[in-house]
Amino acid sequence: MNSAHANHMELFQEICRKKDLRVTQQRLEIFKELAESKDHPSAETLHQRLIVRMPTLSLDTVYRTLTTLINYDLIHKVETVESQARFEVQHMRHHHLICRQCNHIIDFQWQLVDQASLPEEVNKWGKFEQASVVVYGVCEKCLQK
Amino acid sequence: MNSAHANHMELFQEICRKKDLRVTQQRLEIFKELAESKDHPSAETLHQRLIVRMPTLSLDTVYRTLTTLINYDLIHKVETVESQARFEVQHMRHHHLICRQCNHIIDFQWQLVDQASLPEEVNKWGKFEQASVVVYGVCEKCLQK
DNA sequence: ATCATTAATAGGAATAATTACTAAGAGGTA
DNA sequence: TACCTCTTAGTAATTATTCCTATTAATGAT
Repeated sequence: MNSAHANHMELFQEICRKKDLRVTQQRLEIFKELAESKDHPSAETLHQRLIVRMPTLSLDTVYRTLTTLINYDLIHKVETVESQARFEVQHMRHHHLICRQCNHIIDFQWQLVDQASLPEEVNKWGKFEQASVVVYGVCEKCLQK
Repeated sequence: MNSAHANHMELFQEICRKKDLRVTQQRLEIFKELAESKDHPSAETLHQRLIVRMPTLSLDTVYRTLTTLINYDLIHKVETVESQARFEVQHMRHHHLICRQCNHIIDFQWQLVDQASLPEEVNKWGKFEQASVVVYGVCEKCLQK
């Protein structure tokens, strides 16, 4: 783990303590695994990766922990059309490209959207978070099959 | 049903015939109900609305039909973070505002995004469809509770 | 460091959402 | 009209997620 990650983990522990969330091994490992994943894994995928180093970790704990972390705004659920939910630690503002064939999700930047203000009608709707763009398509790899 | 809807239904039948999809009562009713819904209903919600006029309609048929219509690009699944999938007939290019409290989804226009071209890196990724924006927040009604 | 308190976990059972199976029924075409 | 085949209804099965409960372990006080 490089120092950027190390800092990330220290910050995570600090935030947990501040919010009266116990710093458990499970939470640390689940957060760390997700933070280091670039593929927006599902709860099941995370569980499969973690069970190698934590053989007794239950799938329920993964789900429960992810829900907790979402409630404390430490991670995000990704908007998709799939049945299994996908998660991410948002290191930096970004949007998503999703392949309809292989379901891989990749990030991309789009400053035009990040810097633009939403249309006036949205202001009337209520209080909102930042807009995120989802683009579906077929990735180069799948096109070549 | 006004003439806009009537045309929509005629178009729907034409497309079905062209694609060798049998025009069944169930498909007609499911598509019509969805086309007239402005609330991006789930399969279950659609089923509940339809069962009033089609008492033997099964939930499975609703799911199966929605999947078929998606495959023929006649309807869309909406990107959300919910566990139940939501559907729509896209009458016109639009984006989504989703309330985290009541889960209501409403449409809004954002020409800036529709007219912008995606960043260069996306072109390298593969073939893509139009970008859709998802904005989460809390709607005025829920804020007042 | 040790203890007490209480939140968090593991494991299995339960629920929710969706899909599969199969006999019966209904479009489309000759 | 009659046939062929696709589609449907009803139910069973599967998948994804959450709940339940006894046990474990993190935290704060001693």
